[in-house]
Formats: sequence, C-alpha cells, structure tokens
Amino acid sequence: MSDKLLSPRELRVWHAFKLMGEDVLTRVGRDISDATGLSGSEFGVLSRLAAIGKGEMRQQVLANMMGWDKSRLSHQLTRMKARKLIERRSTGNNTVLVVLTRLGQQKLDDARPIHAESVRRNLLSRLTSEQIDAIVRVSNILGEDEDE
Amino acid sequence: MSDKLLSPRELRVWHAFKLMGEDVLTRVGRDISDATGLSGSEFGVLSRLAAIGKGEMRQQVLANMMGWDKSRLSHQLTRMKARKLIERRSTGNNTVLVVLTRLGQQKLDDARPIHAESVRRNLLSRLTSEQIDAIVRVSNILGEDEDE
DNA sequence: GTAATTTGGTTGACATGACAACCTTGGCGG
DNA sequence: CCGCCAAGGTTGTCATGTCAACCAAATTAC
Repeated sequence: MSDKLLSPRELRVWHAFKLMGEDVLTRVGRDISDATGLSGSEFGVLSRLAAIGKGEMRQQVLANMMGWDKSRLSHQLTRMKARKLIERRSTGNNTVLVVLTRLGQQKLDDARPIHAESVRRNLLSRLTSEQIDAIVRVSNILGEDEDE
Repeated sequence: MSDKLLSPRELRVWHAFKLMGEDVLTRVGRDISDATGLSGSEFGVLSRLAAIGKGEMRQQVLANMMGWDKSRLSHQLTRMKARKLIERRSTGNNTVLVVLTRLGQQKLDDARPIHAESVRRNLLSRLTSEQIDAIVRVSNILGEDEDE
C-alpha cells in the first residue's frame, strides 16, 4: 500500500476522481452558456452578489465565497465590467464595492432556472440520496486544510 | 423538489461538489509543479505515453485516453515539444506519432513518486475505503452519457 | 512619529482551454 | 477518373487561470 508509485487500483481511483468533476462542470457550464451567454464563472459571481440582498459586496468577501484569490477575481471582474454585468464602486478608503448592474441581474434571472435544471439533470437526479450525502461528507473532509 | 430554482440544500451540494474536485486537483498539480516543473497536464500526457510500452502513440489515441479534443491536445503537444518533452514523428500518411523524449522520460520518472505521494496525502489517505468506493461508483454514473 | 508590515487591489506576462475555420490524405460512389 | 466527404491534425482567436511584481491605504512596532 505504500510503494513509491500508485498501484493500478489507486490510479483508477485517481482518474475517476478527476473525471467526475470535470465532466459535470463542463456540462453545466455549457448549458448555461448556450442558453444565456454567461460562462459558469460569471454565473457564479453574479449568484453570490445577488445572494446577499443588496447585490453589492467587497471584493475580498466575494473572493472568499468563490474560493478564488484576489488576482483571479480582479481579472474576472474586469472582464465582467466590460460586459456591463457589474460595476466597481470605490468607497473612498482603499476598498472596492462590486455592484450588480441591471443587465447583470437580468442575465442572472435568465440563467437561474437553466442552472437549476442542469444541475439536477447532470448531478442530483442521477445519484441516490446516500451518494449525495457521501459527496457532501467527502467534500468537507477534502476541503479541510492539510495540516490540522 | 422540483421548483424552478435550487433549494439551499441543493445549492450546498452543488458547491460542495464543485469545490471537491478543484481543491484536490490544484494541490496535486502544485506539488508536481513545485518539485519537477511539470504541469499537471504535462504529467498526464507523459504518463499515458509511457504507459503503453514504447512511449509512442497516435494523437487520436492519446486524445481519447485523456478525454481531450484534438485541438486541445495539439496545442498542448506544441508546447511540450517546445519544452523538449516529446517529439512528433510523421508517419508518411497523415497520422502523427507522439514520442517521449529522453528528457520527457526523465522528468516523468522524477514526478511519479511525487504524484503518488501527493495523491495519497491529498485524497486517498483522508478517506475511508467505503468513501473511496463511493467515489468510483459515482464517477462511473456521472461519466455515462446523458441519453441512454 | 515613523519605519516595517499587513491588507486590499491592479497589472503584465504567460500557460491553458474552447471553438471554429482550415488543410491534407484516404476512401468511396459513380 | 472525378467529385465528395470523413478522418487526422493545425492554427487563430478569445476567455480563463496562475504567478509575481507592484501600488496605496491602514496597522503595528518601536
């Protein structure tokens, strides 16, 4: 069990694990994109913004919710601003508020039912509730920091 | 259960599912890259090439093993050729053989133990064998084509 | 106070991915 | 033969990610 290399069985687990996420993510992303023109990332950002009531949020907070670093978020917001999906509002001190635009809100409303249907079709409806529970537990374990 | 939108519980499952893959993939990729300079994709390509004995393979076959389309593979191979990890050998007809170079083989040998250790540390050792079995089963289900 | 650090964010360069248009070779129908 | 079309790859373009360097405001350390 602890050779220097992975056994064929371990390798199969690894490949299964990799494919599992990529596959489903790709499908859901394409469903959203085909129907609304939003990318999966854009949908994610818009969703989080809208989730907190006023549709505005500091970048730092948003980055944490997405699990992204500040650079990645900054680049993404630059692109989304160019597409008029969000605005950046400076607060005088050195923080920036990200604000949902009218267009962003509307695209989000369009995309939500598509997203819900796609997630159900590509993920939830294909698994038993035991399997779904297992995923959530595994995800919690793997999301923990290594050294604790 | 079948509203137009996802319930908070469904949403949590979705977020858990997304994070699970990204997280672990990123960690393993970084371990390999830090230790050897190979990216995760490069490691994947080299592994597959080496797995089939002679270390050479038609692009088509390789693309299928990776689950990539031909364009993606072609771009990747172009970059890897520039880094002297592989060569392309034309076969006279219109197919191309991808061949592992000496450097590619050596980098692969360096990376393998790192990869094995990282996959165990970040994935295998953190889960029970029941959870591992569940992952493989779920992956098989989700990898099936939608319409069957 | 003021230097050193931390916090919040931007930017440039480069690697990676998706998609569509395009080239070439090989078969095939007639 | 000739016209077509499929198979195998390449290429350009654009979106996305990562990394490191950078800048300014806010804290913290002396």
